[in-house]
Amino acid sequence: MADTARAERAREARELRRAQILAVALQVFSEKGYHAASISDVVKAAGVARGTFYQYFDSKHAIFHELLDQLIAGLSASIVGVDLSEGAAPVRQQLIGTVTRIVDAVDTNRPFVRIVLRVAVGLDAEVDAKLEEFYGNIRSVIALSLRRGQMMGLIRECDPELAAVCVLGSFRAVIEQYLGSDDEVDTHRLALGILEFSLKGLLA
Amino acid sequence: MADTARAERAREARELRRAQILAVALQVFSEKGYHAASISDVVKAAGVARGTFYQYFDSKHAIFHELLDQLIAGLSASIVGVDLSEGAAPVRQQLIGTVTRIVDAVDTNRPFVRIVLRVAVGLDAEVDAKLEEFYGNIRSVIALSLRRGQMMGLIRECDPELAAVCVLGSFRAVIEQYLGSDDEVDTHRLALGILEFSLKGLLA
Amino acid sequence: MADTARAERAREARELRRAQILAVALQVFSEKGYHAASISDVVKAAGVARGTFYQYFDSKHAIFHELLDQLIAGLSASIVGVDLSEGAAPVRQQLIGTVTRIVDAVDTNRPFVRIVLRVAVGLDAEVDAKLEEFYGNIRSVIALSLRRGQMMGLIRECDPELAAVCVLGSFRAVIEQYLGSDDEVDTHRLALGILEFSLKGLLA
Amino acid sequence: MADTARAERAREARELRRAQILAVALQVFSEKGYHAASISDVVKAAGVARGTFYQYFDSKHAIFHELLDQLIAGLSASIVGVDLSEGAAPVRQQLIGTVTRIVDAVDTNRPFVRIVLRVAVGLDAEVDAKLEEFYGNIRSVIALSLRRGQMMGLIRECDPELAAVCVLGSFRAVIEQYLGSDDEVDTHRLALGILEFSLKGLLA
DNA sequence: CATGAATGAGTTTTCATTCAT
DNA sequence: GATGAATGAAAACTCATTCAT
Repeated sequence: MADTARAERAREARELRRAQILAVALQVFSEKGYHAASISDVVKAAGVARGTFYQYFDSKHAIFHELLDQLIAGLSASIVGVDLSEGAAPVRQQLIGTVTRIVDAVDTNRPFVRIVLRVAVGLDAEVDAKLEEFYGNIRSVIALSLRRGQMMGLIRECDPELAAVCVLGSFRAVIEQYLGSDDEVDTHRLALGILEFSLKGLLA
Repeated sequence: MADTARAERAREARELRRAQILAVALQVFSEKGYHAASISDVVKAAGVARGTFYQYFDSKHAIFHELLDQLIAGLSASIVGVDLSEGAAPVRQQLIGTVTRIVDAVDTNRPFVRIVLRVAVGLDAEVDAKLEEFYGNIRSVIALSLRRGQMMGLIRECDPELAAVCVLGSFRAVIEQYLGSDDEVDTHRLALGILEFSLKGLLA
Repeated sequence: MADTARAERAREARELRRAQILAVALQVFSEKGYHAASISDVVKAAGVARGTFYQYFDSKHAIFHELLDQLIAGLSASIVGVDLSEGAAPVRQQLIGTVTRIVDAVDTNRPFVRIVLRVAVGLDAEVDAKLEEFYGNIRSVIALSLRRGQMMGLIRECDPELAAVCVLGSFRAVIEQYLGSDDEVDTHRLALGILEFSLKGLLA
Repeated sequence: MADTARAERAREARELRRAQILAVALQVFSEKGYHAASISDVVKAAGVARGTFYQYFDSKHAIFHELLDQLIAGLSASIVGVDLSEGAAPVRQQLIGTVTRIVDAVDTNRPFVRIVLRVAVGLDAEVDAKLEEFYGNIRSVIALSLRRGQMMGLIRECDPELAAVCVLGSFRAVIEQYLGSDDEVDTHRLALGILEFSLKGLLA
């Protein structure tokens, strides 16, 4: 029984260590980029030996992909389409909620933003594919919502795919512009601004 | 006189060689990305010796920056604000013209797209600064036009800076999505789509 | 008394564990070779922790040498010179017996063959020295027997040292060729063949 | 024209450098063995930079295999079967000639011996395959000669394959024993001794 | 001015060994 | 006595840059 308890403690310690190295690597990658960041940087920052790193991760490549997967999964979770069924909250309110939720999630995860929006761009084919899948999923959700909106007469006539690209593009741009740095921002104002732009356009 | 002529010819030959290496490097960087592209790749593709490369360019870093400057300068030229003076073409027509002009410029210059939108992202602080200046200028032009439009009652009440970010973001996204690959696209349809989205939004 | 008994049992358990690790290491070394075999392989195959391994053996080097010593000792025992005293069995019968005994010993101990004939070759000076001593002893026994045979007129005039090298060489070659793999072989036929070759040569 | 001459000189210089590195590597591998020898050892001994090594050879593995191939090819050339046609030299004289030729070739190429007989043994599957092919070819030549000899009544009844293994084995053993070190030896005496042993055996 | 062989600092990765629990 | 996570020295390999020809 003592053995079980000890093994359990050991397992937990391992997971903690692993999580710690992941967190440190996230910082290092987001600060220096993928290529400029060396495993030396990571282990120095984590205060572990080189070998320890390789006990937990197969390679520099591997830990980066694990980070990327984890980050993408985290964000994917907060992205949901609009609920148009009866009894659901008003559409506009839902949209404000979703946008605010995402902006806040991003706001509290700055290193994340840098990796997905800047560090991981154009790295290699596999990374590109992952990001493209991620963005593709989001575009699909948006396009689907737009198509439904069109059927209900809420959304004007237009190519939903192209519109989805535009919506996601403006969204990403705002996030990159305002949350890419370390400054404080009024996330609520941003969420509202993005939404108004996408819904009402700029004409008076 | 003969000497002057000969010197002149030599200077021209040098400039041609320089331009050729730049052109080759543009291709190589756009295909492989900055890090994966090696000087070996460039000199092999250009058919010159390694040493020759270094007679024309100080470093890999240097030629990339020169390319980036040149690309940014080329695009900056095609971006102009809206002319609101009397006698100018109707605003909507101007906008369609500008957007179409830019989309076409990008369309005929695919390697450019890849470098500015993908290869140069997150490379290092200096590159980031250049891109930020480039995008900043565009945003300023847009924001200024929007502010003028608001004064004339053409543009609705909103934060012009934030709106500029959105406009540029949707624009970039469309370009990246449709012009990032090597496929044929209907550039006119894209130009119209982007414009309608930014001006009228999505609501019916 | 109880303490003595318990200590005894502990000692036996230790020796068993030690022997088991040795046996596993024999397999691992014979399959992968010295360098390709890692301590990880050994402890995994033995089902013990890395630290346990180092409680029984000082180093990878040490366990390999211990194995080598043990293997060499085992084989050395089955090698005895010819008994030429009166009343001894006929020489030819003795030789057949010895050769068959060795070939059988090797046959039932394939991992041994691989280590002594392949894995331990050219590893380092110390290992080389041990093998050289082993082979040297065998050559001495052979040479001595040959010298005695020459005095009795049984063996033709020749350099006994050189002849001993030849005899051992053909012996090793046959073993390596036929027992190095995992195939079944007719050990008796081999023993006879080697013997005939050494004694009668190839001429008609 | 001057360019052609210069290019020619450059090519020759490259080949010389390549040959020099190969020669140095032969020494280093033969002295330290494959694993203990590092590329650092080779480049230090050759007086070139690490990168230079990799301009000429793809990897440590690659240069070793090139050496091995070259060594095996060199020796394979000096091994020919017995010519039994009318008018050919007497068989015994041919054999003495061949054996002496090989022993001399080995004698003047001591580092070669170490690599093929010791360093390359049990390294990895590919190396083993190469050596096995080499020895297999030699055994084939020997066995074929023996079979022909049996048909002519020169060689006694026996399994030619097994006999070939014995012949090659005694040969290798003598070479390893007497030529593996750096000592002077009487190569003629060795050649004769090996031959007598194989042909006449040891019985009086 | 062109050439391309040489350079070597810097990177990722491995694995025998130690030691706190 | 057993455990296995941590260690870090050492290895193979890359590639932007230099410089003698």
